[in-house]
Amino acid sequence: MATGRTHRPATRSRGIPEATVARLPLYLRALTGLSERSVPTVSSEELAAAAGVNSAKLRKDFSYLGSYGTRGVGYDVEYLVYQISRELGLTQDWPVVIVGIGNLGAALANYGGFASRGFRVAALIDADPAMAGKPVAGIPVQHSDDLEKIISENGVSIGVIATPAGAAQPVCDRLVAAGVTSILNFAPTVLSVPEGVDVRKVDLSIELQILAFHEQRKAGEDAAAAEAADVVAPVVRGGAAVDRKGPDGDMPAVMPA
Amino acid sequence: MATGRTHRPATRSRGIPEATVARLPLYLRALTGLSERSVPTVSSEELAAAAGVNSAKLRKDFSYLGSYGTRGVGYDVEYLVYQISRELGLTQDWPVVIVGIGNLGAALANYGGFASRGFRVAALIDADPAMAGKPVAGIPVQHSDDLEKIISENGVSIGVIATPAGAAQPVCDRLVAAGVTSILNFAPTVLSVPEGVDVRKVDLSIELQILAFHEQRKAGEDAAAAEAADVVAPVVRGGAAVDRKGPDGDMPAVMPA
DNA sequence: CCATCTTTGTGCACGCGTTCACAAAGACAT
DNA sequence: ATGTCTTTGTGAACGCGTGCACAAAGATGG
Repeated sequence: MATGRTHRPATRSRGIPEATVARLPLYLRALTGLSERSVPTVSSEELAAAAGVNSAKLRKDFSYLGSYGTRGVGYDVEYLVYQISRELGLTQDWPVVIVGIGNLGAALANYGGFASRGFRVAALIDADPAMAGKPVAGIPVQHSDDLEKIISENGVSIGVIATPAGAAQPVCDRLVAAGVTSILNFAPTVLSVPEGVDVRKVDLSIELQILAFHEQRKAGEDAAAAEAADVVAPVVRGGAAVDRKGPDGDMPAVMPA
Repeated sequence: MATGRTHRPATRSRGIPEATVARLPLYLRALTGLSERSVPTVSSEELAAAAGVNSAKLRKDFSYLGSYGTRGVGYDVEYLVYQISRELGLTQDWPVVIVGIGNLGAALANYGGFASRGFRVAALIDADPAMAGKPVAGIPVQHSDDLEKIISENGVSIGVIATPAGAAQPVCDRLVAAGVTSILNFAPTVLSVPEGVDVRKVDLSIELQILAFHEQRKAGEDAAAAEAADVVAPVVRGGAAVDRKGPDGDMPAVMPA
């Protein structure tokens, strides 16, 4: 994951564990799919498989929200969609600003996943005067001079930072000072924020490095194994993927997004 | 943190805890910054501040790699950069393919962070014949018919999926069958892969939903607090950020860059 | 060579998160 | 009504990750 994680240390908000909160969107997505196919109810086992998690974990997660299931039957899909949406705060409108309209910022502005769940791109902001007025994804880019005004006029509380690393902290400071209390940071920098402000980071480079670590580890093991079996058979790299195995085998390396 | 994390459950690879592996890139980035400023040594306290973590945690993390510090002095910056790079497998070249050259895929191709650390974009692949041959970020897009050939000819073991959700699983299957064993997935889907293949996911929508949850919670608390203090003072939204304080309450998450 | 001071490396305790396993609850058929 | 069968909800045990606090190690100065 994208780095996901990193933020509120261990403060369990309103009794719901942070780990559970992080999985709710996953369940919601799976449920939405079922809803579109008009499936009326679903068991914890089925839903868990669709979300790529353990069924016991799913049941415990839901138990934090309340008892929304019916024993012997399962969960009502529509009802659960509503409950989770409400719990996540998706029943209300969240205006979002994106700061830094470069390659990534523009891609984010165009990303459909934003609008799909109550998030509305209220404004695009960039420091380059040449960008001002130019429409990206149908929204005119505004100059960062007006950042404070844009935030307050639109009642924005969530900001997305897609600037170069050097500009991220200053931008973050201005966002926070203007009233933003949640930040999604794509810049490869550690942001410093006052208490009460949530920051989540997404760092492609870090994700790749983590993959590289495991990749190297696998290669090392392969080499060792190959060396041992060298006399017998040549090294086989990239064997075909046959035994498609559930995301949960023991542990799933699966992921949603 | 985007999403960061979610993947290998609890398998500690080669004795190094997964949580530690996830922080190594953070340390590496901080150290690179120090290196560029020609700082010779750094204490765990300083480096921890720069990486936004607890100093005890940092020391414990490094202890898994070996004893690379000098008591009374700290850590040698250059030496540590090398050790971490080696541990992460960044001393070798990692050819990467990006599948799905839409808005996001193109942004990723243009992203400088890729090349910066041993990752090389070996090829861009898209299913749209109209894209074939068109250069993106200086690299000609190739058609997905040639996916298997491209993977094997370039010895690619890491793939990035930036396709629409519906295409992700089929693409994933082909990548894995062709020899890819690590996947970074940007598509909003749970991928099913055979054992031995690592998948990390980055999902903007999920990150935003998690932020929305906390945002809603904060709003609720504010409302309650405001209600209580209502007679005394009006609600103040977005007070200025004065006491720059680490996100951790206890320890400062400071940052350079 | 000894004393002092700084900083690492780690033993230990604590808490969150995961998983198992089962009792309770309800649906459904007879 | 009663019994059976399915599936939830959760008590309890376990393991990983975190942070404290300190002893050991080494540098530095006299």
